[in-house]
Amino acid sequence: MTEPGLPQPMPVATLPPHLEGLNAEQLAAVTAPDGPLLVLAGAGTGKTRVLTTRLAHMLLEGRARPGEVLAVTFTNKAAREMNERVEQLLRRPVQGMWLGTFHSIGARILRRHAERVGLESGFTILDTDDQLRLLKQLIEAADLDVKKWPPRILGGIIQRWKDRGWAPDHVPTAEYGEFALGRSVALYKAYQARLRTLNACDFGDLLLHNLTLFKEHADVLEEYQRRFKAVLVDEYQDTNVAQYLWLRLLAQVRKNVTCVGDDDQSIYSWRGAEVGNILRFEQDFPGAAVVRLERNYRSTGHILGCASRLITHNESRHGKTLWTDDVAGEPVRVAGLWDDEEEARFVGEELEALQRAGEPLRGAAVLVRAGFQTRSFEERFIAIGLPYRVVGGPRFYERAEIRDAIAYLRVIAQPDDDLALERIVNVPRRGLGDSTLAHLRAYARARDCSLHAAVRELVETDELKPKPRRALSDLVATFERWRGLMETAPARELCETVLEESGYVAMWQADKSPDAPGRLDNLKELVHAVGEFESLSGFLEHVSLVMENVTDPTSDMATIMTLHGAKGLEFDTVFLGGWEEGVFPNQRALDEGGRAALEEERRLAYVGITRSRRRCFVLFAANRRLYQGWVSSLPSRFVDELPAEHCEFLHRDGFAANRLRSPGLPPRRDGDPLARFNAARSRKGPIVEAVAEIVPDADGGFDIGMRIFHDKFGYGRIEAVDGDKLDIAFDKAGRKKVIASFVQAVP
DNA sequence: GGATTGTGTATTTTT
DNA sequence: TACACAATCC
Repeated sequence: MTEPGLPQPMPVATLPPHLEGLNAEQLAAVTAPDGPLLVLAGAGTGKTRVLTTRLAHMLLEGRARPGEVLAVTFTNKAAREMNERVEQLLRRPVQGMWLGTFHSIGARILRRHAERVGLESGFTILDTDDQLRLLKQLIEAADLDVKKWPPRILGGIIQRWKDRGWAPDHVPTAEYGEFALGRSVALYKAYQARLRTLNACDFGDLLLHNLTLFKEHADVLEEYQRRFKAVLVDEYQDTNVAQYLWLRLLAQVRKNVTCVGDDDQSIYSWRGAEVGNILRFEQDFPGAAVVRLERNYRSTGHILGCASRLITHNESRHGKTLWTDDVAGEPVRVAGLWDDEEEARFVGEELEALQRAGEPLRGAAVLVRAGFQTRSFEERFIAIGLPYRVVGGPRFYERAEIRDAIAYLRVIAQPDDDLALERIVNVPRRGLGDSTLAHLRAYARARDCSLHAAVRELVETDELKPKPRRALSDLVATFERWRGLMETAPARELCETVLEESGYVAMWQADKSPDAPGRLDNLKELVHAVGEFESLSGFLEHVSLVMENVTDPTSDMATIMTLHGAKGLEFDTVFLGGWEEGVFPNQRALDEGGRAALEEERRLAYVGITRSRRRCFVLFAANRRLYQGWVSSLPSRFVDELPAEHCEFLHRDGFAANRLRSPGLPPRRDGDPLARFNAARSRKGPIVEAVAEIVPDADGGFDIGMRIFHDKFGYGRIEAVDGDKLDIAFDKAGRKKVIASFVQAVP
């Protein structure tokens, strides 16, 4: 057996096909004997490959059968990929592995033993939206002002508690906090009780109930401890306490656990992830083997140089030194732009240049810190007709029409799903408004039964007015009929029928708003998606656990996404936008988390740079449009932390000079942003050089800085010229783009 | 009960 | 700016 750290090169001839092409460290990790193993794998070092190959290797050696393997990932995509690669390595389909996300496996286990924690096996998995509506009801029921104590905040608090593995009774008094004057735990308790009567779970519960299950039912725990001969964990640095406890319970008997991760890529502490888990692995599993993967196969030398240097500014890390044999390649290009519009224009031009050079757009990505930054890029790309996709934007299953349709299906599958029923009871309109609903709720609460049960009873009485009573009894009867259909008709057919007969499709057909056709398309797509599943419940499980968009990989588009979304991906060319203090590192994160948060932001920057294979751009803008008004900012401290020898600092001729001299640009809060901007950079010299002269237009037309008059907007000053379009800061009307022929020069 | 207008507030990051 | 929610009116 190969010793970690002292790998013996195997004679090539004896190497089985699935181990071919691995380097010594990778091979050591893959072939390490049973027992605790930590693989510290830097970005681009073949982490996923090692994990999947080790799994395949174990199966091939007969150390575990598929049904005895537990392999957990964070994303559905990673799980899918892992499954595919294992099958590729084994050259056959593999069935029965417990391979999936923490949540999906948690759900799978919970469904088998639901009654042990006070649920029924058919429990519903609530999404965030349902959760918030429920919390809102509870906050109101507690006579608290929803404005003052927003459900969102409470949801966040509860989620963090669950991430730490705390059921309501286990929340330490010190953690009660200020929310609702310290009543947050009472609300948490009420929330859990309500979930139980609804036979529902939220995301956090999937693991929390597992923990309760394992702690209170030793026989169940033992069953799984015996079953799982091998436990493998991807992205271990992102595990939270609940996940960590869960894993430890499952692995503590056999101790055959492989964790793969990179402490430098831990970027989810805000979601409860504990870098400590990975830093502590060797204490948790004494005698653990540790393998470091430091050879990077992804990026060129300059890119790796930048990333490596940047991350050395962090103090709490295992410490790895990535290296590569690759060429130095192109230096990382760092560009300072005037504003976010200019930033987007810059990226647009670079992308067009790539296109002209014959490179596919799908190899390029714009990575940003926060969602709002995608806007200017989208606007620009639309303007120049550049195909792009935004990953992580509004998701398919979160669209209102899809959620409505799914609510119908949920009520069919689970009549007591009150949240689903409430959602669609009056969609389309059936004359069942607030007052009827209030009546129903009161009745259900008094009887401690579900809304559905309340409806069934109430329609038999004359407590309701004839109209709503009629509507309700019709609705109940219709659902009853659909439920009968569930037994006989295929899921797809049922879905179609429901959408038709409920009048839901008709509702959108009658809608004349511009987005109605799109919504109808989405509904068709939903019907199609349902068709992929055997049963309705199978589909619903998928919907609650797999909330992701599937993107068509064949179309050639540039990608825009957040840095978080980009983890685990790679692109030939990467644009990192918005490297400004406040944006990145994010001010709010800094305020909340202090130095630890700064380090996390820096890891995020590291993740960003290491996504790129060959080309990387770092961009920052002096001014940024933020909901109302402009904010000017300084270049991110991360820019200063990039090593000059691996970077090229750019400015483009013309733009800097023009902008600097043009007065009255976005409102200045304190002095000239560009001056501050450069002053802050004085150590390395200005990125955006000040040039004294304004270069007049050759044709004697409109110049930057010129005063003009516009019939509608009044007086203003030209900020930029783009062909016949002028970018003008009007004295009264703000900044606008107008066609040159509509303005006249003022002497 | 439903539609319309007005007001307030929000922008991290997501399984 | 843009959306969600509430108050108000029909």
